[in-house]
Amino acid sequence: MAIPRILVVDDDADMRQMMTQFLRQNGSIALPAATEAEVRRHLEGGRVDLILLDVMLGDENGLEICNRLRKEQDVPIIMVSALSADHQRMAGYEVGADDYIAKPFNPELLLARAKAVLSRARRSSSLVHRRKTMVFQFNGWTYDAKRNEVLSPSGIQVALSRRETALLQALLANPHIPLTREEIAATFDVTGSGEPSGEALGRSIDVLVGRLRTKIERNPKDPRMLRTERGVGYVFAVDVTAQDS
Amino acid sequence: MAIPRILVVDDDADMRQMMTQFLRQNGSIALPAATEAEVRRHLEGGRVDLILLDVMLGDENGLEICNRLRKEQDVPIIMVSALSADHQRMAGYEVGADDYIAKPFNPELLLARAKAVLSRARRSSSLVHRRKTMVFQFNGWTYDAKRNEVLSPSGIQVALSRRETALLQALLANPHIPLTREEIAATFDVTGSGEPSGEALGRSIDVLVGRLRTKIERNPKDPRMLRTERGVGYVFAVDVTAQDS
DNA sequence: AGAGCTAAGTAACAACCTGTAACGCGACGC
DNA sequence: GCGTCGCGTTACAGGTTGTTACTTAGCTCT
Repeated sequence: MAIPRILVVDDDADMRQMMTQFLRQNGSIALPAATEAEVRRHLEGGRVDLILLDVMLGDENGLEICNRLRKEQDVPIIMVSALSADHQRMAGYEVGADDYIAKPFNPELLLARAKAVLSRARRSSSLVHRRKTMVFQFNGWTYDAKRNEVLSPSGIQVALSRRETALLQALLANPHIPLTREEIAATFDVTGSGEPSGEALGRSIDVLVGRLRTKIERNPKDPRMLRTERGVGYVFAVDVTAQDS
Repeated sequence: MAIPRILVVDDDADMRQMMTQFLRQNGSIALPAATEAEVRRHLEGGRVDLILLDVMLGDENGLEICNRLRKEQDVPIIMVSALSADHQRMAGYEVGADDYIAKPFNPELLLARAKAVLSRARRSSSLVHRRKTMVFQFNGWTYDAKRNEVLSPSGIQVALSRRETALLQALLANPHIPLTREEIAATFDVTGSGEPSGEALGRSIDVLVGRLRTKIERNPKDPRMLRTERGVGYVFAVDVTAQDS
């Protein structure tokens, strides 16, 4: 993870300002937000490594937002609140928060906790977020992660090989985010001895992308979903919705 | 994860007693320990899902222990301490703790934090622990996870296929713990369309085990490391040491 | 706008991996 | 001791995957 991108969610403009400024001074990219809609826009629009979420957000409820986000994505969330009673903290953990900090807080402590959560997240899943939900919809297609099935818009079942499945998963987990060939290869975490590396790695991924395109693109010559980012890698350039079970 | 196994590390017998009792009443397996040596014995001897680690342990230092453990394994650790000042808490996060709780603490809060940490751990790596370190030694053999190489005791290099590598990783991560065929298959997380299931799954793993045995057992007919647990699955019946880089 | 260069698409090929089935052996229970 | 069930082993075939070579497309510089 290069520079952590942190979403600061608070309805109080002063507090937002203070926190974003502090985080930026400490080498993070801080993205301010005040509503759930804004949060979702950031999540769709690009990588987010950590969310600092205030509990009381005007007419919205931070706990409920946390609960909803947790069901959809695996982004680390730290709850921030003026409510420091034990049962309040427990409510935070209950909805799946990774940590809970009481206001007013020591900025250094916030930084330490954020680092702890970030390093834990990195430990588990490299730098790409893995959606934990099971069914993905994109452009009329359906990918059922549990049954490892892809259904075309017309309902035809398409079989994918292991490698193709891994590639599709990496892409679905990071829509609209260009991934380098190295990043894609890093998600193929069950590697074997005959693993390509260096120059050969790129070519093998190129071929893999081509094969996947022939299977899930209507017109492989003019790919709509699996777009190539020249000099960078590949992007999944389509919105993806994910559902449970 | 069926029932969480929690290691309670405190040099004060009363405190240990209280915590283990409380955890057991709440459906955990609580394992008491007072020294680093005892902790390591538990870690070698079986699965441990969470460590509650006191900061002041007589003549040992909980922070240093945490720091050392972190470099070797990926077990979640919650620091427990009477020192609640901010800089003390930060020291806890600094050494890689997942959370920090000040004594005296509300038992319910402890439970809530433990659950949070446990669920996060489960999210990332199913039910088997993945060592994050890179070189494994067992019975004279060496497995270099980074280079995906196995070296025999006599220094001969053995090539493993993807599937064999995945199997070996699952086994190395859980020495002395019998794994069912389903558990082993669950670690093969990059699956494809032609994935075996049900009856066929078992047979394919049997064959895989056999193949791995011919590669890393001196006498495949009388396996010393990759033992079969009749009616259950397979065990890696040899001590494994893991080192960084 | 065109030439040149670099990056990516495509097709073919061969090696390898991997699941399946069949058969035989050994362990456990009665 | 015998039957049965689980496991070991082998062989085989199909699929997958990396590699190479060649072609096509995109960017840059003049």
